[in-house]
Amino acid sequence: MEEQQDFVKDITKMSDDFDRWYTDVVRKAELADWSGVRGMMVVRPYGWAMWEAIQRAFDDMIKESGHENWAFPLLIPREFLMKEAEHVEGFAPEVAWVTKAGARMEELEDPLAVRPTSETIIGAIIKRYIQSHRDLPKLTNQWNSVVRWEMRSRLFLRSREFWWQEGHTFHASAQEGMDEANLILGYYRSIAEEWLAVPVLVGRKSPSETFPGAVYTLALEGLMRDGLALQMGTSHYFGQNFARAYDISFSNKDNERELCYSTSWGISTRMVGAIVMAHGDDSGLIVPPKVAPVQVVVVPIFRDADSRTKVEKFINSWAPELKAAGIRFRVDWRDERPGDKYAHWELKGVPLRLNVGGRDADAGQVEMVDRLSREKRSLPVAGLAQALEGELEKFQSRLFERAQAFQRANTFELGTLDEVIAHFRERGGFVWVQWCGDEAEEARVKTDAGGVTIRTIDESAKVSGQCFVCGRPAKMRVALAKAY
RNA sequence: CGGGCGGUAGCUUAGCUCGGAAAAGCGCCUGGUUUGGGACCAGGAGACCGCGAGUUCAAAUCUCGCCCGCCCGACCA
Repeated sequence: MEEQQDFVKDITKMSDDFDRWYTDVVRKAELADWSGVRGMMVVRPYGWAMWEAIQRAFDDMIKESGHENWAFPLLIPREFLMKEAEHVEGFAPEVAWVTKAGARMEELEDPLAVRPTSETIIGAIIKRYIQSHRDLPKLTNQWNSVVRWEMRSRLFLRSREFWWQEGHTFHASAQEGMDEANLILGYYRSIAEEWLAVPVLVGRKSPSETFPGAVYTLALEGLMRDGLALQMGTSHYFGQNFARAYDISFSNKDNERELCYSTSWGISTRMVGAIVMAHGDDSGLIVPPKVAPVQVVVVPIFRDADSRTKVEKFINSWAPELKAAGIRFRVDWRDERPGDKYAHWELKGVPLRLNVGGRDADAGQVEMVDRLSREKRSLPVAGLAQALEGELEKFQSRLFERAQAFQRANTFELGTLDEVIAHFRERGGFVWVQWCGDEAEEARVKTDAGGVTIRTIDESAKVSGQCFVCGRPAKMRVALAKAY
C-alpha cells in the first residue's frame, strides 16, 4: 500500500474524497473538461474514444436486428412537445428554449425547444412513414446530443448537454413493443457487463421513477466503488400513449385503423463515468480492454543511441504482428523517464504495459505488467500477439469478476425499514427488500433513509413475505440504494 | 434555483486583513548529464490577477454587477 501511494502524485485518494477523486481522474486522464459555459462539457479524445467503442458495439447490435439510424431535428416546435401530457409535465423543468434569432435577436413567434429527448418530434414526423402494418415495425435510432437544463453538473454523470443514442420504435402489437423493450435491455446489459465489465441489476422502475409518458421503464443499475448506484441505461415501453397523442396509426390486416405501440431507449456518455467509478483506483483509471483506446502500451527502456536502436529494432520485429492482430497498442517514445511513463499510462488505465529493454531484446522476451495486479511477467516474443490477445481477454474477465465480487459484497437482504435506515447510515450498496407497492411508502423511505430510492424491481422474484415498510403482504422484491 | 466558499502562469497555490514593482513549487522550452518505478545541473519562456463598472494619485487587494467552479439543499439520463 505504501508503495502504491508513491505511484500517485496527481489525484486525490479515493478514500479521502470520492467526488474529488472522480473529478481528478476524469480531468488528469484527459477524458473530459468543463467548457466555460455552465454545465456544458467537452469530451476529450481519450474519453470520446471509449464512447466510440461503445457506439460501435451497440450500433452493430441494433443493425443486426434491423434498426436503422436516422437524424431528426435538434429543435422542436412547442406544439409538438406539448401533446403528451405526462411527458410535457415531466420534462418541463429541464427544457431549454430558443426564443430569439438573427442579428437583431428578434423574438421568435413560436419558441423552439432544444430537444431534451426526441419522442415528440419523432412521433410527429414518423407517422408520415407509417400507413400499413406492412410498414411496421419501424425501428429507428439516432446518435446525437440532447440538452437538459440541470441545476447541478458533474462530468459525464450530469451535464446540460450529453451525447447518447435514442432508439424509437413503432410496432403493430403490444407484445412486439414489449419484446423490443426487452431485447434492447438485453443489449444494454451486454454492453455494461461484457464490454464495460460492470455487473448490473436489470429490472423495472417504480412508478415514481418511470419515464414521463411510459407504461413502464426498464433499466440497468450499476454499483460504483463508493457504494452508490448509477443508472446506466433505460428502455421504455409506451403502449399506445405516444401513438395516441401524435396519432400514429396503421391499417391492420383486417383493414382497421389501429394505434401503434412504441418504445424508446437510450444509453449515454454517462457510461464513461461508470467505467471510471466502477473500476478506478488510487492510481487512476482502469479501462476494460474491449473499450480501451489503448490496450497495450510499450515502454522502451534504453541508455544511449545504440541501446535505443537495439530496442527499437527489437520492438519493430514484433510490433507489426500486434497491429495485424488488431491490438490497439502504442509505443511510448516520448523523451521521458520510464517511471513517468508507467505512472502516466496507469493513470490512463491502459490494461497491459510492456517494458522492453536491452535485456529483453537479448532474451527475446518482453516484461508485461497488468494494470490490475501490477505483477511483472515475462512473455516470449514468439506468438506475442496471440498471448496478448489472451491476456486482454483474461484482463476483461478479471475486471468483471472483481466488480462482481464488489457488487456481491455490497448487496444485502433486509426485512424492515428500521434496518434499512440503520444500514444506509453506515454504508451504501444494494439492499433487497420486499415491498407492497404503496407509493407513499416509497416517498417515506426516500425521506427517512436519507435519499434512498428504489432502483429496480425484480419481476422474476417470487414474493411471500411482508412489506418492509408496513408489514402487509409484499407484492414485489425491490433493490434499494442511494444513487447518482 | 436558494445558502456557503472560491477564481492569481498549463496545474497547485502564496499575496488580499492593512491599496504602493505580480511570487513559489510542479509542468513547459533549450543545452548537458541521465534512463529497468515519478532524475539532476544550467539557462529560459510563460499572468489583460475570471469579466465589467466604481472608489482612489494609485486596485490582484476595497465596493457593486455579471460569468465560471466547488460544497450543502430542492430537481435530475
